[in-house]
Amino acid sequence: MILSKTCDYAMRAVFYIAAQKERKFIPIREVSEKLDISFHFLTKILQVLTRAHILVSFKGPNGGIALACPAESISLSDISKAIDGSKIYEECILGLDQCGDENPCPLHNEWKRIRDQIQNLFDKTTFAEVAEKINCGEFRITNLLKKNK
Amino acid sequence: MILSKTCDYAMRAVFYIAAQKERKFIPIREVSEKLDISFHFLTKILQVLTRAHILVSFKGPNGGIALACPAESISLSDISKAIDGSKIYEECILGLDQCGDENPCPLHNEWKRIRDQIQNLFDKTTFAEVAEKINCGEFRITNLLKKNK
DNA sequence: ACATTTTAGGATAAAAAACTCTTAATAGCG
DNA sequence: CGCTATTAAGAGTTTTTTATCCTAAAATGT
Ligand code: FES
Ligand code: FES
Repeated sequence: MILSKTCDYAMRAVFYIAAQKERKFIPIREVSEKLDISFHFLTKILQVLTRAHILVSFKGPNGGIALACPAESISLSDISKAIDGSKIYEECILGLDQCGDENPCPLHNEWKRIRDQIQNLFDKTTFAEVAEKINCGEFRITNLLKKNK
Repeated sequence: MILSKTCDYAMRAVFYIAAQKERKFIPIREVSEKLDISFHFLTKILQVLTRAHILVSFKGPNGGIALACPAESISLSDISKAIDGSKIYEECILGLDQCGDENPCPLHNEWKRIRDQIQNLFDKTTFAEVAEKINCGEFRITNLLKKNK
């Protein structure tokens, strides 16, 4: 697994929030129910994103969480770095220290190319794009499958 | 981390064994010392590969482990599948069940392309190739770095 | 002021992964 | 045979990840 489960939950939660364009604050409870993620656990995860100023939160009735900036300016890598750190973009595939061109392992060149594509995908994909995909109805962010016609 | 630590150890151990072309059985103790991996832990990991018929083992003096088939016919994915299973080649990047074209998540198409490259790399790379790379001295399979000139 | 809704945060538990230790089994050798 | 080198097996421990629970704090409406 390239992203931790925690990070997967965070991504999906932010996808959900980003897809609610018009609305202001979305309660975490709603997100947790819609995405079938433990409410308490999700709360903890989203606190991290709030502290990282990716989300803003608001307590009390009509409160909830919302994106701190326009969805166009938040990329997937912002979330992945806030939760899992940058190591996936830097690590040796064999788990060796100090991955780099000076001290390559036998898979370094090949792995670097793939890793760069992952980084590129995460850097360039914004939550605005993902929100659009979700709202068009062709893509899922839960385990529910499309009904058969 | 795309491979578990256990799988990283297994890969490096098999790299080491494959690089000892002429020799027959290599003691696990030697591998563990050269690669700086706990002997007992490595023993356990290599037992799995022995049971999977990727390695053969021989007890007693002059015993050790050796490749069960020529290094040309063992690919990296053989090891990765024996240790971690096939899930990395099938899993949704968001951790959703049933990753597939019928029920894509918003990253499915992009992720599938990258995942296929990983699979292709692991499928096509044999231990013979890696052994050659190691023996030419330009690539490392331990944390030791090249000395500065 | 009070009740309600909601996030914040600490404390703890359960599960999985990583690692250690002990004992057995096997083979070769003197 | 009895000693040693070596893998096999499995129980046991530690660490990390994932998940739950409980109480507090903040905001809002009445
Ligand atoms: S050193 Fe192994 S991937 Fe860079
Ligand atoms: S469904 Fe998410 S990657 Fe395939």
